[in-house]
Amino acid sequence: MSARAPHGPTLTERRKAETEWEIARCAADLFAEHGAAGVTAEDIARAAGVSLRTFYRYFRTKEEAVTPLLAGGVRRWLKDLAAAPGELPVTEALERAVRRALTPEGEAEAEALHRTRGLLRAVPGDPGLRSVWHRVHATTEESLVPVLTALAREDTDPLDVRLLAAAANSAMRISVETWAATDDDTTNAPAETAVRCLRKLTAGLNVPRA
Amino acid sequence: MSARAPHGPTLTERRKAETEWEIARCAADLFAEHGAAGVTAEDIARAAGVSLRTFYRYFRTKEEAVTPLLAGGVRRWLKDLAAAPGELPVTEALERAVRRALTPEGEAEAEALHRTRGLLRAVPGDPGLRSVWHRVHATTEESLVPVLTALAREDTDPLDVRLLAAAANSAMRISVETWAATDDDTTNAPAETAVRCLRKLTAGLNVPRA
DNA sequence: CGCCTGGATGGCACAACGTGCCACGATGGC
DNA sequence: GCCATCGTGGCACGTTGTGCCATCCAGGCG
Repeated sequence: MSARAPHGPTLTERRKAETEWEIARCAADLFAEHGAAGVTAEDIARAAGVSLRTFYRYFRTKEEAVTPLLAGGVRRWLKDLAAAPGELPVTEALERAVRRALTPEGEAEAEALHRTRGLLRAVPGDPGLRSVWHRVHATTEESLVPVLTALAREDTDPLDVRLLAAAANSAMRISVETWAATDDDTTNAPAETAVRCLRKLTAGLNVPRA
Repeated sequence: MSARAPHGPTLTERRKAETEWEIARCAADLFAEHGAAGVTAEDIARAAGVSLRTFYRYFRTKEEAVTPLLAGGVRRWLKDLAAAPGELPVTEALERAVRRALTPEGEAEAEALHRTRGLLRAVPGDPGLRSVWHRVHATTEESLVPVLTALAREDTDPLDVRLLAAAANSAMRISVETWAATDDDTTNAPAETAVRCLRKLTAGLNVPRA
């Protein structure tokens, strides 16, 4: 389990990450095609080349199998936000992080974004998928709170921080949803829309500099 | 199925509503005590005096059994909002509706509110309950959109309406959550907090009069 | 009053979900 | 090469949720 500096993660760890990603990929494709209700956990497991038992070791429910897809951008978002320079106003830091999180860099991320879009289009009609989608956003909002608290001035009202987290989360969610609903394949990632939504929702909040 | 004016709903219909409420009541109590994972659907059915099969005719999942509790206030909220006089600014109508929805009138509602609070205290630690809680809010936000659209001026940007719905929903959710988390039993319903949150989140939105 | 239709309920069987348990095999340190 | 560790697969089991059919009761009609 030792993390050796030169080689990075262990072979086993790399395999685990690989397997997790493979399951998520298969699940997303199957869900997008047949809906979550039309796919059994065993279908996903078979498609990913693992046993049913192993599938449930990676994910607690079959719907949860797609969270790596949905939460991929979120991870980057939080990481960027946490690394924001302290002298930046919180809202400014949020805007930049949002912009970066929604702009795919590299081939893998662009493909992930494309796959996620296909999945999102199946969400509105599928109760199971809606549940995951909302759960991802709920956990995102919770993760946002400590990060924003660290970024804000110490005497900021905790309630204001929660509201800010909710505002940022809603801006992200709504802009991504509208983006996924459009048929226009040439549309850029919904970064600009998200920033506009964010500004409108945070206009009344006073969360001063770090 | 005929709805006779004098007697109101049919005997059968009244019984159905009664049964549904009874199941919800039992489910809420059991969940609050043992957590959703520690209660089987059969437990709820037995406590409510119905068969397992009947239980699943009323609710699609065992967690969903508590939605009548959680969505009770929401129904009033939407009804009040839809009945708002047209000359009122949308934000003002929202504030009044929020205030009224969070102020219990009558014994039954006060008791429902109390029971809901007990349930909400079990939510943070229980994945299943969190899922219902978020689902209720998601559907609330969706129901909010057409109502707000009707209230707003016709040329209002649909995106602004969605943001307003999200803002109102978040204000409601966060204030209720903080209220449920406090130990102070003398605290009034979180109406004032909700109105303050609402004002802060909607300050940047321009959704003009009806 | 007796018949009869519709709808709510209960019982049963069944596919799928999700978990505990144990055995096997590969990784990685000694 | 030995061994502890951990990921994996297989099996059994309780629970979830649904389809199907029999039963019972409310309420309309002759």
